[in-house]
Amino acid sequence: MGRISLKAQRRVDLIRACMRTIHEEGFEAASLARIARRAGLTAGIVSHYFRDKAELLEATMRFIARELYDHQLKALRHAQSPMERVLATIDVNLGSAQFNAETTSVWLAFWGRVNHVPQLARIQRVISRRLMSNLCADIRHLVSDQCPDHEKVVQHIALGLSVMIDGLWLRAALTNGGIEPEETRALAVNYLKMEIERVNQQ
Amino acid sequence: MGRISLKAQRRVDLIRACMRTIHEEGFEAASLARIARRAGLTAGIVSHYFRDKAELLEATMRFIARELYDHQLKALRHAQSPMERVLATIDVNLGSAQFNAETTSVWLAFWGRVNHVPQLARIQRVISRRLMSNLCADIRHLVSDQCPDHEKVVQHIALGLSVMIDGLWLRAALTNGGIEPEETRALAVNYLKMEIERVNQQ
DNA sequence: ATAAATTGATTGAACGTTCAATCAATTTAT
DNA sequence: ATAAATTGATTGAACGTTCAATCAATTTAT
Repeated sequence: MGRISLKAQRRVDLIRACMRTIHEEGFEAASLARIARRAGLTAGIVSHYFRDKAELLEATMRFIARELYDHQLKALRHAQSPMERVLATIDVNLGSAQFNAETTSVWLAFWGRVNHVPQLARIQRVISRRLMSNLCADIRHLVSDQCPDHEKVVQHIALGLSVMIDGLWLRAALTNGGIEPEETRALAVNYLKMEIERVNQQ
Repeated sequence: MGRISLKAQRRVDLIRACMRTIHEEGFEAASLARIARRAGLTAGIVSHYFRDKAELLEATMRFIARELYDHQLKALRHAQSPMERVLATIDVNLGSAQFNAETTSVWLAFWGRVNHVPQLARIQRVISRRLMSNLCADIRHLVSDQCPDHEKVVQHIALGLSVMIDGLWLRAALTNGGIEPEETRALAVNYLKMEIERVNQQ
């Protein structure tokens, strides 16, 4: 117990080195030799911890997904109402987009590969679905029961908000996204409140 | 006059082959040999038409940018009012996203490289700025003169709409974007009208 | 009108480089 | 003494680039 195994530690070292390399030098430049060097190791050892390069890349994407999920769980713990929960979800997603340039640009690199690597597509689908169902669960309580097509409206708003989050995430990932950090959160929150108000006051 | 030169024709052949290769096999698999084979040529000839691979890739991105712009100009010619113009802009952007899977996935691949290739960043910035200023110009006429902070509001709506468009474009690019073609356009149009209504009826 | 010269397009082979993967040898920890 | 971790050398394939050679089409000179 206690200290985590060297094996687990090295895997994380390599995953983090992989992220840093992709972020700073681009996906094309992220060879095993370069990644290993960043972790203070040599290329040969990588195969001791990962079957092949594809597995390292997959583990890296999974690592980001888990990190995001952990932040999400932690943030939701303090939320008291459905609205607070949705706002926390927005903050977590856009917060990591803004404060962790590394996570964001690695994610962007992976987006470009999702269509060609089924393993990555699976991970992406899990994250996307999780966001959608989280948003739906909370927004359901924010839309008046009297609202016609209640469930449809809920899903429409959740989908719109997650599309908006993706768009903002993309802007954050592009060095020249042309958007300020404060604006980012405001756009998402504004969209949410506008939709909620509209459907409730009809 | 008349027939375009062989040189221009071959360049387009190679650009199109480049797009098809990236779309179908992924950016990583798009080697010069593979691209040339798709155009019915061999790898060697590429350097006869492009300085190097980077120039071919840049020309490909530029090609897409121009195509998008041409469609935009054509669509705007039939628009009669500011609202029609904005709707046409939405249609052009999301239309090509939906009906041309190739364009979309190539664009997605480039997004992942923009931060590491200044030449691509420039092209991306041009497109992004052009969309923003087009939207602003039309939305300016849709927001009431009485509205306080008129120009600020205009830019807020234009930014929100272009973020939404980016998000929708991304969904269209991902094979598993979880969004239907009809929904795509509806989300953008809905967002626009909702914002306009709100600021005008205050 | 004919022949010679020139151009442009294309191929296929060769080059040096980089890469992922493999593995025997060595070092380190237990 | 044993097992695990790590290195460093090696391999074979793939890559982008370069270039000599070929050849059809075009231009120029006679």
